Amino acid sequence: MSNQQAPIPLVDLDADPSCCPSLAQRRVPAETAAVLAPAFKALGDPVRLQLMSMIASAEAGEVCVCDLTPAFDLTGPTISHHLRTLREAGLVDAERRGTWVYYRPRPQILRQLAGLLSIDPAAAAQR
Amino acid sequence: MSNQQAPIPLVDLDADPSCCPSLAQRRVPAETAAVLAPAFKALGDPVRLQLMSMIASAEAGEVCVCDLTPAFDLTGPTISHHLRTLREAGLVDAERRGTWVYYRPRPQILRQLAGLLSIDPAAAAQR
DNA sequence: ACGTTGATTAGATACCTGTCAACCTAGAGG
DNA sequence: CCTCTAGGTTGACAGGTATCTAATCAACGT
Repeated sequence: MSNQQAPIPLVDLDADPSCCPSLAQRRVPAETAAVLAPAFKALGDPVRLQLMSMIASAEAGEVCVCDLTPAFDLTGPTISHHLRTLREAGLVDAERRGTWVYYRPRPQILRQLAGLLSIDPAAAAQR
Repeated sequence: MSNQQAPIPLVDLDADPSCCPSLAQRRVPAETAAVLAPAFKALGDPVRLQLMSMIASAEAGEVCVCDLTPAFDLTGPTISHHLRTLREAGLVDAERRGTWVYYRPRPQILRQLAGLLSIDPAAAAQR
């Protein structure tokens, strides 16, 4: 997607599919933190959080940018910038089909992030 | 904690205890995004993600700052700054006891964030 | 009262980020 | 080939942030 020259430095999160003891189970190592923090960072903006939600909750499993842009009081380039941020964080995928560009969520990494945050009730109870 | 004058503008997340359809179930409203994005943002730094993990995974349910600081190659003030960010995002609580200051996680908001990210397997399957 | 140690605050600085206006690119359709 | 439209990229600018040093504050021992 976008320009074909530089292979955008995607966070490689598919490397570790099963994955992820919770944050609260053991201390997350620096390397893991370095990989996952950018994903949280990407969600750390209200606009991007909404964009992510709109993409993830799309009935069709994907959304046209043309449906995203008018939902905000922001210019096209700004939305484009936010979408790029989500892309580079590995949270979404984009595909051009004809005139339009469609965004799709990457459930795997969402699961990974959720797992990191999830607090095992049993483990929590025993304190 | 810290200075007693200004009640630090904490994100009020205790207002909504049950809470939170997933990101992917329905589009998260702007107000929700505005409230939760700062929490994700706070976790969007590798150092803070590790700090959060160290605090949340502490055996005793809390950690002394004196145990956190030496774990990083950063100065005391910098760690203090990151801890303040976590505090202001509502992710942790701090308490001074004698000479030392102890940080404790706020599981409620962690659960809230995890819930937002969690993808209902059933819902995901039906697409 | 004084000095020491742990932690936060203040100020400075270099870098990063959100936003927009202007421009560019890719397809679609003549 | 030309033009129109949907998106993306560039460059600029204001504001935010991560980090440091220096100063301050708080509690403990002497």
